[in-house]
Amino acid sequence: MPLSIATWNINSVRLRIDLVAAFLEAERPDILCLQEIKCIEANFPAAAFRKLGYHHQVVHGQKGYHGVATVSRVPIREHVRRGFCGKDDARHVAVSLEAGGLPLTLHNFYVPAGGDEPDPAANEKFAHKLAFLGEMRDWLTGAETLGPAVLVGDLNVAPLENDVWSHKQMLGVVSHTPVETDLLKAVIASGGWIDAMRHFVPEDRKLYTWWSYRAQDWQASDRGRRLDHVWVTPPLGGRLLGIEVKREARGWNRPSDHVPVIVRLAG
DNA sequence: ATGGCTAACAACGTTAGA
Repeated sequence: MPLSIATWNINSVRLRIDLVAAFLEAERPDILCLQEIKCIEANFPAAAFRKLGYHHQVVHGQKGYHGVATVSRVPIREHVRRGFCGKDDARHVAVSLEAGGLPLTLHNFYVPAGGDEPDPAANEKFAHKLAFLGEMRDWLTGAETLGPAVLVGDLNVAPLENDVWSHKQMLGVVSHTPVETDLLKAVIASGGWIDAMRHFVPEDRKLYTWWSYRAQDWQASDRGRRLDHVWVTPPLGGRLLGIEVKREARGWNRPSDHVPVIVRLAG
């Protein structure tokens, strides 16, 4: 049995629970990793997920902003909510589970956006983002230590030239500056991760998961960025079956500015 | 590169997203 894992920055899970339900009913992923749930655990719509068959849930939330949650139809054996940069601002949860004879650890991340000014001396949000990525690089080391693992989430960095609509024009814009893209590549190298999305979509093809709310017509201008990612460690590389970017979700009524990404693994 | 939208909240402006 293949295993499917979806990731989606939902930009308020309470506001968009009906969109999430429609997505889950249509796609039935085994596991869904959400970012920017924007609520504390007590306000997470747990019953709505249970009703859809997602009985196993780990929420790492806080009031108002950020927050991640992993919900699963497959039992969760263990979980970890890790704080980064000496603060608990609800940006990570990991679960371990076994699905179809396939044991794995699944990390769900929400990396700081980093503000507007790409200068760590002038902008503490950007400094925080760089420190967070550095801590990821130093923590997620070595495929041997990571074992069979999947890392998903809104990493808020578009690392490759064709992960943005214009490489040249985005070089100075937070999410595509060289210091960020170099750091994200260092996180990948340190863990020995495989970029599952680019495993299936060649690097010379544009690939986006986010389109700004500010565009008058997101589809016509198509100035997107690939901010959401799916990585796997080498033990799972041979099991990769495919990736789907649900671009149509950006056109739904009152959408998130991010769309879901689904990865399928052979069980 | 601008643009100027979207959401939460001890809320009707401020902070945050990216």
